[in-house]
Amino acid sequence: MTTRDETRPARPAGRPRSEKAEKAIIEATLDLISESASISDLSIEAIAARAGVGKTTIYRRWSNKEDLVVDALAVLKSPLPPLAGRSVREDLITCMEVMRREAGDVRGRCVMNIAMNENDRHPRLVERVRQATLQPRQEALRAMLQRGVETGELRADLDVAIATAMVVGTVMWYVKSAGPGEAGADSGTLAERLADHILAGLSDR
Amino acid sequence: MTTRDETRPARPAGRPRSEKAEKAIIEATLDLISESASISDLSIEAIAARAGVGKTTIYRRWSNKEDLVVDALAVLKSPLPPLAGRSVREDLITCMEVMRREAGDVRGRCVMNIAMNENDRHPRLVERVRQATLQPRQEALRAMLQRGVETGELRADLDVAIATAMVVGTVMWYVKSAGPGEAGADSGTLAERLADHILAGLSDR
DNA sequence: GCGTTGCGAAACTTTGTCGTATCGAAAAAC
DNA sequence: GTTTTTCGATACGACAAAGTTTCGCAACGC
Repeated sequence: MTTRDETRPARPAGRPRSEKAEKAIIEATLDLISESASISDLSIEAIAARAGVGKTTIYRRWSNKEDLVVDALAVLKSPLPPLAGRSVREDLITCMEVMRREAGDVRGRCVMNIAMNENDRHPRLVERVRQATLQPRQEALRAMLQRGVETGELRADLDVAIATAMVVGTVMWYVKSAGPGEAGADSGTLAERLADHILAGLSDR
Repeated sequence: MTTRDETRPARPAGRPRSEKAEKAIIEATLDLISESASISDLSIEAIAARAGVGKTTIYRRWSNKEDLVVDALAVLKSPLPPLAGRSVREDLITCMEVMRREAGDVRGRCVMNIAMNENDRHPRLVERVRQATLQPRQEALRAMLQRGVETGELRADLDVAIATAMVVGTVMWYVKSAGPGEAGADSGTLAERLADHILAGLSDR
């Protein structure tokens, strides 16, 4: 037993790994993912260059590209916003505002792109992203709509799956087609206007 | 002047190019595009192998990958269905049924994927796809909704851009999240149910 | 100071793709 | 039959990226 206390981390000998390098690698990875069309288009050398880091430093931490991407995307998990629960309309606007903001963000978009396009080539990666990020949100939205049906705010014969698709699909498509820039111009009221169109429908009744 | 009449096509001497090889190349390209996450992941050698064709035969016809992809995607242009124009609801169901079918098809999906993801890397290609395929449909839908506003079938204060996003986004997201298989099970009435939710909205009024 | 480990840079091998060239065989016109 | 062009197959050089290794230096515990 040495003089050193048995503090559990049992710090290994030698120079410790640079926390700064690790952050830089993750950041560079996220940057380059959002600039790439696919994981294959992402190169470790480009990540190393962007991060100002040697390739050795990357391979010492992650054994391959997919592991690195998984860890990088994990840091994007922004927490779900608390839903006030006062009314479906209010909660819906809250949700849609979050979606609008994330869909307009380069990094938020790349999560969706990966989830939608890389299923064949990187099923494990996509599954982890789906479970960590997409599924909780989808479930929260589903529960919110279900609650609305029970309180009578929403139609009793509502198809929740269709309603979910209406909410998510409308935001995604609007932001995509209008472009993040234009969507940002009137962004303050966009979620509200989208929500009202979805709630009220298109018909003149 | 020879005995041969001066029939204009002026058929060049030598063995004519195989029409069958050309078809096989296009088919193989479409197959592989829908299996790839990006154009970069598409390799000429894989296309040649899949088509049972030498690389020479490809390069003799197209000088690079992008030209080949443009020509391949061009054959996917299915004509817009005629809209009866009797009612907005009927025309909307017609449109959504086409979208549902195309979104459930592997090849139909890849047009959307390219249009959404390859903008940075292949702007000319994306622009051509957009103009040839996406824009006419978007415009037809927009005109249909506008007509509905004028006839009074739709709300006078309708935001046509939002309505368009609702229609397209809902179909895309529903098919994507339900999976083409499940969406195919109840496909007969899906477009109708989606259309009615969109027209009527979610609220209980 | 010494041993150990991480650091960035660079060289290296391997693999995959591009685009070109070459080959013998096949298909057409004449 | 001769000529011309295309066919599929294959080999080639150039290049980019993956992943490994080496190197000299830096940072830590002892």
